[in-house]
Amino acid sequence: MIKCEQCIVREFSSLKALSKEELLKLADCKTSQTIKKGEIIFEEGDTVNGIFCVKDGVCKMTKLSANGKDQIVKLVTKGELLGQRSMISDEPVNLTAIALEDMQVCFIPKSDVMNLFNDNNKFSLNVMRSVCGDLKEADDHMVSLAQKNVKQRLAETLLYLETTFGTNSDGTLHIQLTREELAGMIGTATESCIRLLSEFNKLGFIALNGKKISITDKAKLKRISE
Amino acid sequence: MIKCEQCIVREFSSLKALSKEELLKLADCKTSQTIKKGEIIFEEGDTVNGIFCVKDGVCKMTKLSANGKDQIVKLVTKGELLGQRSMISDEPVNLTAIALEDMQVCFIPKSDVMNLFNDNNKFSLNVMRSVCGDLKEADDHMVSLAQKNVKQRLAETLLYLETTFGTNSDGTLHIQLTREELAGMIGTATESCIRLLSEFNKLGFIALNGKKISITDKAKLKRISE
DNA sequence: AAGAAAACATGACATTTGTCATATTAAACG
DNA sequence: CGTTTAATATGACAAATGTCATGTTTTCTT
Repeated sequence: MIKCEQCIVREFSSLKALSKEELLKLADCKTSQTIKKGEIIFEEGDTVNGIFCVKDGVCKMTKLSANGKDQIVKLVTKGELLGQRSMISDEPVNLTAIALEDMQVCFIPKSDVMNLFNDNNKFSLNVMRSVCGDLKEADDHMVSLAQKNVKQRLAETLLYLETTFGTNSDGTLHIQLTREELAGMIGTATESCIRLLSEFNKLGFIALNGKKISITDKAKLKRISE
Repeated sequence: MIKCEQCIVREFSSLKALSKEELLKLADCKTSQTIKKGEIIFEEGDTVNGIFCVKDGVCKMTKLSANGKDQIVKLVTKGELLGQRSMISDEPVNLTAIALEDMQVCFIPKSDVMNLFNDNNKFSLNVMRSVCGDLKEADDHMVSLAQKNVKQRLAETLLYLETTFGTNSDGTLHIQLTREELAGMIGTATESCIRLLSEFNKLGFIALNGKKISITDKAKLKRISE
């Protein structure tokens, strides 16, 4: 079991504020686990009692809507903490987390995180900042959902996926979503999403190769998204 | 100038964690101001350098979208703090705050709030909780915008306005929004909003009397909203 | 490798929603 | 108190989007 001290991703999360001693203590109380693609980390309504530190991989945070469709609220990738909101609010989680690829995560029990809150102001400020960042993103996403049409949102989302998760050596988006998941991100019907992807493909903005998508005209996509 | 100690609304915000001494100190550094209906408290992009404590009145938090329409992200009422996210993230505000009715607010400079963060763990936990609450609401709102149609969102919003801001003695909604603002909340065109209000009116779910709206069949509205 | 299941794709059509035009009504203001 | 302006309302139509049906391709399983 790797020590937290030596874990690289900690540098990218609120945990970077921890001292050597705090990291050593943390290493003792954390538990590591591997999560396979498609597996559920936690489900809406679960009581989690701690946070997950994502060491590797990406997961989707979804919420089931009244009409039975899963809305993807957010994607979480390595270096981020999972379940902060629920732990701080002392409530069950309001979102379901499902791995989009194989993941490595560490679980840190609530009591240990809360102790850090009390002892280390910089850490608690970091967590605050992280939640505030999520809130800002949520606001932006909200406006986009409310004011942009589906075509604009799809263009925006494709650009987001490229800049956030990067591309493979062949230029295709590194993160692989099904059309249904992509539709769940932009808030539309799967068929509409597929149709617009075909349209973008015909127009030369993107290239489709089976499930793989590559962006071939970023400028045009950006213009559409605005 | 009223002392913070005697201010009732403090009981409803994160400030309730403050001790008598802290409140006395706060009273010295805060400044009170009256804001008239329609006035701007701060605008997207402003550097605010502190938070506002809303003593009375309601304001809308809006964001200008690319198509020129104002999306109402949130309504803020007495007892809530304004500008927390921006202060914590150390960024310009991402939303514009405009008074929907005459307001009484107190401004607390950033440095004083940050001192409280360091000295009073309960206070900082309260602020964290408050931001987390905002985040949860934003998530819910997002799903609603993405998955519900305009009719459902209108029904939902009318119910929200009644439960959150209450009714006058004649049963009309206490908070008065223009049709344009209501449209800006649910993310639709003003005309669509007006049309659906007329429809709800004809169906007997609500009653329209000029600008005043009253809900006459809460159960049916609720059924529509789901 | 064969069969089953899931994902992708597309057509046809209905429904929802936005836009533009134009009244009508209510509010603001000198 | 009349006049101007903003807000509300409604019709007509176009555009966007959802739904259902159906076929094809890919992926998974054995």
